[in-house]
Amino acid sequence: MARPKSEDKRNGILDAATHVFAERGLSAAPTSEISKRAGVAEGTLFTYFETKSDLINALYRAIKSELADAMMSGFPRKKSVRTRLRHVWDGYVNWGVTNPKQRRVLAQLQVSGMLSKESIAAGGAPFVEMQNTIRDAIDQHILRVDVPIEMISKMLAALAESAMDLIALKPAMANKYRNGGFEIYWAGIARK
Amino acid sequence: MARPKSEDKRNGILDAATHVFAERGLSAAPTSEISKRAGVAEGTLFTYFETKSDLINALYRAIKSELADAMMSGFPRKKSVRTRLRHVWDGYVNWGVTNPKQRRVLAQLQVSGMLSKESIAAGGAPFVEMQNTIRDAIDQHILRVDVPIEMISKMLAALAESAMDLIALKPAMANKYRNGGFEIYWAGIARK
DNA sequence: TGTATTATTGAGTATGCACTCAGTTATAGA
DNA sequence: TCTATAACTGAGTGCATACTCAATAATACA
Repeated sequence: MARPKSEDKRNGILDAATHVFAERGLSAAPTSEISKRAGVAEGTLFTYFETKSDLINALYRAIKSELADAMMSGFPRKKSVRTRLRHVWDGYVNWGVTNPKQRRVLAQLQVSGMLSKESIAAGGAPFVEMQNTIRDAIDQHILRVDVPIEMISKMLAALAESAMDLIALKPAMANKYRNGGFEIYWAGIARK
Repeated sequence: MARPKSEDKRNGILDAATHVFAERGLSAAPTSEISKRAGVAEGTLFTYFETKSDLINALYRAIKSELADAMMSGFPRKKSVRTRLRHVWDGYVNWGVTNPKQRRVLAQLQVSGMLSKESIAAGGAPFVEMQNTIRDAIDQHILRVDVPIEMISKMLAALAESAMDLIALKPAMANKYRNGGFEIYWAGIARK
């Protein structure tokens, strides 16, 4: 029996934070500017997020969850290992290309040392299908024998990131980079 | 005819900055703590670096130059493309493993948006041999035809970074990760 | 040895920012 | 419609910190 918080406002603050963080960096971004951009008073920001650190952790989870949606929606669970990895690859690269600010902020968050253990754990949770795919790849003897299994998902992320960097530089070459990048990845890990 | 600045002191400040930045992040690291750690007064820091931003840019160049030394010293200019790339790979990975703080700070610097264009250009300069090697690889038709050339060096860096991450997690597996990582890279880019 | 010059010091200053709070407004439920 | 509750506002507060400066110490050179 009182005034409720608004999900829209919360999202608006997270969205404003994304923009301001992307432009100015995490610690150089004042809460006053975030609230102004979100169209709310500075005090309001603190009814949705107790501290700036809380805001940062919430933003990390929100972006990670968006990214997981982009990578995992329509995941072809029944198709070949290669097809499944390609799906994840495309989802990741396309998300990064269409959401450069979120990608930038995510990169900052990951090296910031400001994330709680819980946030990091929560951020990784949605990617279980990926792990299953890798397990299948091993079971089916698809991978080269000298490839350490821990490298499979790390390498995909690393190569996808550099594909995104290049696409950001030359958008016209997007297809070439996206395809070429995956081919390098696949040739790198697959047998024969 | 006056008191000279001390190269040692300058290096000491850069070294202290590396440690404090690695522990607390770039903007959350007060100059007072950096100077204290370097064993000088806070004012002294500002005779060596006019602003904190200058310090940050100088540190970036110093770390990049160290890294270039590690990667390029003993570079086997006359050997095969594969051997040369392997040299660079090992230099990079070993530097990252033995200098985790510098690596961490470098990662922060690169996404911070606080670097001047000049610093970024200066940081990339020492890696020309790498570019020559890639040109040779193309001339000798060593690379797979569908590999965009801009990807060659980016991918090496990306894969090396993830190898370092994994080694940091399981140091006992260092050889496996370093070798396996390079094999993935080479299989990814090389013909046949 | 004397002196001009500049490094060095650390207390002080001005600024910026995370967070607060008293007053106000909107809303759910009676 | 009335009321209790909680969201909303923005000026204000206290603290952290980048940078300054007057006093002092060290050094190159004459």
